Amino acid sequence: MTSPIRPAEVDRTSPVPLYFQVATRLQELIERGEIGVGDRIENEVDLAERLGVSRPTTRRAIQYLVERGMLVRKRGVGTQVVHPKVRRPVELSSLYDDLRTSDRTPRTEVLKLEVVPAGGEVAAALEIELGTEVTWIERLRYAGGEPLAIMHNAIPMDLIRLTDRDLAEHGLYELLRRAGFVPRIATQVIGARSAGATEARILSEKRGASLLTMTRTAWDAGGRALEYGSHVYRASRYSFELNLSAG
Amino acid sequence: MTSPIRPAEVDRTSPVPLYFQVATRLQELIERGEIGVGDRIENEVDLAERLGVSRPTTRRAIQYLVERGMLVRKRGVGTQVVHPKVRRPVELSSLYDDLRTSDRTPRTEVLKLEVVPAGGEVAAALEIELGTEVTWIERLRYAGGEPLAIMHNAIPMDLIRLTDRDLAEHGLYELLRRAGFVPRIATQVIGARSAGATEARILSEKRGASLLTMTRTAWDAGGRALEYGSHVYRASRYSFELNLSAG
DNA sequence: GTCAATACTTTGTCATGACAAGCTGTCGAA
DNA sequence: TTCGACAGCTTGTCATGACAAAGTATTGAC
Repeated sequence: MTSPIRPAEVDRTSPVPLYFQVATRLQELIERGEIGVGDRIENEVDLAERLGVSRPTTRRAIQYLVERGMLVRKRGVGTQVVHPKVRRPVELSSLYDDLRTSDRTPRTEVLKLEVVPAGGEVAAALEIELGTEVTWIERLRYAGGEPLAIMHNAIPMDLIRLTDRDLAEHGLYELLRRAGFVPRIATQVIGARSAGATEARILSEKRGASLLTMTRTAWDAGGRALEYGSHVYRASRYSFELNLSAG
Repeated sequence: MTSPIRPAEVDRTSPVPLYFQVATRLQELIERGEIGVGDRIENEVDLAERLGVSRPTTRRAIQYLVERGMLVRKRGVGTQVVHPKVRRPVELSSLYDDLRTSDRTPRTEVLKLEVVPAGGEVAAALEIELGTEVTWIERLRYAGGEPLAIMHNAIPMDLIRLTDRDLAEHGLYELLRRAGFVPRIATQVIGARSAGATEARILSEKRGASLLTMTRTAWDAGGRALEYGSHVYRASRYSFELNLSAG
């Protein structure tokens, strides 16, 4: 019934925290199906004793997986494996990353890259003074040889110096991260509207076709605004997929 | 510099866990602006001593707020308040709840409520055999006197017995919860398309107008599929707002 | 046979103590 | 003046021990 972790699998000489070793091992067992959906895992106390670690440590390991949506605890009952289809919460990733991890060979064409004074919308989103100079980017994103999205971004001037080539070859988030600015939190709004004539032409759609719109502002851990984006996607070729979990 | 919690504010006779009392109080101070953005909060050890609780307890309180994106910890430095605009991760709530909490007095018209055999899409989403009977619901949701969305839902027959009146007066999630089925995880896909003639008429839109589409499957903690929904929203009146945070 | 009280299992909360690890500022040597 | 070593501060990890609370199974009375 149980496929327990063996005591030999925790290594006290490793710099990796014990709770994380236990959590990782548990996760493997679950993902590999050795502990099936709905199965109860060994209780905290026994597991701790058997592995020779303290209960808080096993508890923390389990907690880690609970937060990632793999396990569910019930007091008086035990800890169960939940449906494997549903894993982690929504991720903070860019379209480029999304496409790359899913095989659809992205290509980027930089339509515009310039420094302009921030307009009202951009200034409000990035929380800077109206007219402050920002880097303004317009890109056309292809996937599988077809145009997929028109992307507009504004980035505070002092963060990073971008070139056409960087942008053509890397995702914006990747570039930001590389420069030491790690997006941690973001708000985004997803809506829809009809394509205007220019948009339609660029995206190879008919005029009036439905477009998905997404605007996003991203901040780093310190609350510094990193990026404002306003993008439109061909609804015929793209949709947003979200995994939610409620505490 | 700090606006600390006073010891009198933790109540050991309360059934509310100490760590939660501390977390709630801290959250209040932050939301009220008494601890500003970027400020460091009192360190764990001092805070624990001053409040007369243990360090693990204060630690857990802080951890709680870190997970909700209000605080950021740095070893060797301290714990800082992050941008207050960005709050919790996406919530698992229904449109009805969303509207009600934001003043826009929802009204629901039940267009259809019947038991039908599950078609391919529904069966796949709910993970049941093709042809298994499910409760099928079609509703028209109004907000502020205007039609806003057409909602289709399929629910496994054995979960709950629904009436027109229930549905007109309560959100579906509310009804599910009341029957003891708590949605915990969900996957949803957001897209867009143009309105057909019938949809346009029902929603008071022109034919070809952009509609936001959202399909969702929700599961309870045990991995049991509770609901499949396929909804269309007037893009001119509605958009999805998400708050993301990355670990 | 049915139902309520009880015992048991399992997770939830909390305290105390200890040491490690990462960051920052200070102080001294070159 | 500059830079490295060091000390001190703060969070990170871990152990041990104890009791509470919730859910499940058993037992016993009727």
